[in-house]
Amino acid sequence: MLSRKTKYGLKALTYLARQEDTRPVQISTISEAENISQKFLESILLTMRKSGFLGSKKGKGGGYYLLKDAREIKLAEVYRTLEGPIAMVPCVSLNFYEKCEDCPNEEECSVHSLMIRVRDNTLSILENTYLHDLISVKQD
Amino acid sequence: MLSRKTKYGLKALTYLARQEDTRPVQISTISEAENISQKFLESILLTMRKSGFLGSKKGKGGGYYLLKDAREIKLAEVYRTLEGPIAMVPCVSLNFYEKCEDCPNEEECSVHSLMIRVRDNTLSILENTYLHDLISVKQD
DNA sequence: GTAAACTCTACTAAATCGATAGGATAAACC
DNA sequence: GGTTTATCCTATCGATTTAGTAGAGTTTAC
Repeated sequence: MLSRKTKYGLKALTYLARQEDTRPVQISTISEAENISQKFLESILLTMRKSGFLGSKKGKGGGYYLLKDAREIKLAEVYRTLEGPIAMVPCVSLNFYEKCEDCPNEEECSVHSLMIRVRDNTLSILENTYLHDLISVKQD
Repeated sequence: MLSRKTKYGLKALTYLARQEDTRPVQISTISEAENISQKFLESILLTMRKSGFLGSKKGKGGGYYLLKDAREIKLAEVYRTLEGPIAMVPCVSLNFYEKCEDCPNEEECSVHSLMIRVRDNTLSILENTYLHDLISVKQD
């Protein structure tokens, strides 16, 4: 399951990527346009600012803006920042690896190899899709 | 994230599929072999019996056994029984569809089409992998 | 200096997860 | 027919996560 955090984060990023200029957009503007609780969105945008996806400006005329071109923002990176590991089990995670307590031997675990295949498939999408690809959805 | 329930369930099914004959195997045997809490495994096996994957026999010499050949048990079905929807968001789920409250229009949602692609990829694996494919893991 | 906006910490209600407890029921075997 | 063995079933529980909310602090524009 994708958390609302990630879903909202992606929607907010897409909203920003759709802007014609790079002027800061206020949280309230995004939250109203995308039907997201403003306070919750606040924390999500803050996370993405700290992770280097967004810049912010305080005070009047302030808000958030993309720091990079939407063609350079890889969804795999956004996903890992907001959601965490892409793998469904920690023992097949590339970036968040953890050994399973119940498996004496990963090579012999039947679930392990299956989850590697699922991970690789998901990864191939998220590593090759960029924020820009989400902007124009209609022609999908 | 894959729940332990599903992980344990898959391991237990694999264990049963590896048996030479179809004689019932006790919960305790499986739980010890696979390092799974016996009581927890009990409820998982019960779920799978009710879903038609397993048969059971009470009393001495009792236990659980596969009702079908491991070549006929599709992992997608097991997954849906134990874990629930394969899709990461309910609005792209084939078997557990639900509309998002925040989206006025699914067609315009940037996350929607992405999640359809992820779902289709995962689905292609789970619909084409059978329990039997998990038995021999080494030669993967 | 005042209003507008992000920043930060802390808290919370509800749901889910991963079990555990304990008795009920059914089958086998002597 | 009673004892043992094993599944069946309901109920409960502690920990964690999720999806927020509250409210004060800080920075900037005007």
